[in-house]
Amino acid sequence: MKIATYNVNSINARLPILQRWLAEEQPDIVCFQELKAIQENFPLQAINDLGYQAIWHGQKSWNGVAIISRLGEVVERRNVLPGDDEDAQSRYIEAEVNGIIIGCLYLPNGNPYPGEKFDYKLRWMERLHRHAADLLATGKPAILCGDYNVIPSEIDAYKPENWVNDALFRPESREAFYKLIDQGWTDAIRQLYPKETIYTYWDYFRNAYGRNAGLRIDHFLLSPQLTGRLTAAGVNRNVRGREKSSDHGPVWIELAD
DNA sequence: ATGCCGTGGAAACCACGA
Repeated sequence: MKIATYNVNSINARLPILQRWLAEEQPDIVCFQELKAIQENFPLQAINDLGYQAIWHGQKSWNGVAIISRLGEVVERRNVLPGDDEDAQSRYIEAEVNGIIIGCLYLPNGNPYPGEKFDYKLRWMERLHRHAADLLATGKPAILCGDYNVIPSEIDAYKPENWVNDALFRPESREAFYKLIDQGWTDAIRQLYPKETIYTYWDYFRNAYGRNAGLRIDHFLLSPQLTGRLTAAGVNRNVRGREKSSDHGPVWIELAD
């Protein structure tokens, strides 16, 4: 089973890229972030035509998340992260597919640091931590994947010294990420490639992709039941190099049945 | 080192992203 996550930076602006990539890679399940579309503007027909069912939670202008599948039914479990009734930003959607719980998340960027947005990021991560514990407690295999907006370690940034006061690399953000790892989740890419330089995002500016000046900020966290089933993982970095690409590339994993 | 680009939405610029 192949599962992917892709921050598309507008699902409608990305539709041609998306159709080509889905046809090439044929992932079974995909989590999308940054739909940048209201609920009514999700391109359901185009997704269905490619053989996928979909659930999504749109929002005007920003954010927005979706899960699509060409396997079993996508049963939505929730479309908000618990813990703050005041939070109107569409950044989390969760489904059960083929007996696996899949949480698709778009974690707040948090810049500038310090400030309200950074505080919101940390509160969001605390909520994620609590919810992640609840998922582990279900005893079901679970995946938490998406755009974490966290650079976990120095090897995940092309020039880590440039990011020391950035919300993506602040110690508070990294510690919150490692708190999830300590809970029992496994960073799939690092399980298979502990020391390699692997990026998932390249800035639109300064020929960042051409210089491979990237970041690793899109992650797959696997519950303990799934770590033994992980057979492969990677980034479709060539997709980032195409015309009209997102600034992120698709990240994928393979699980043994 | 830097929103230098890309997108949406409202208004011919601004917010936002990382």
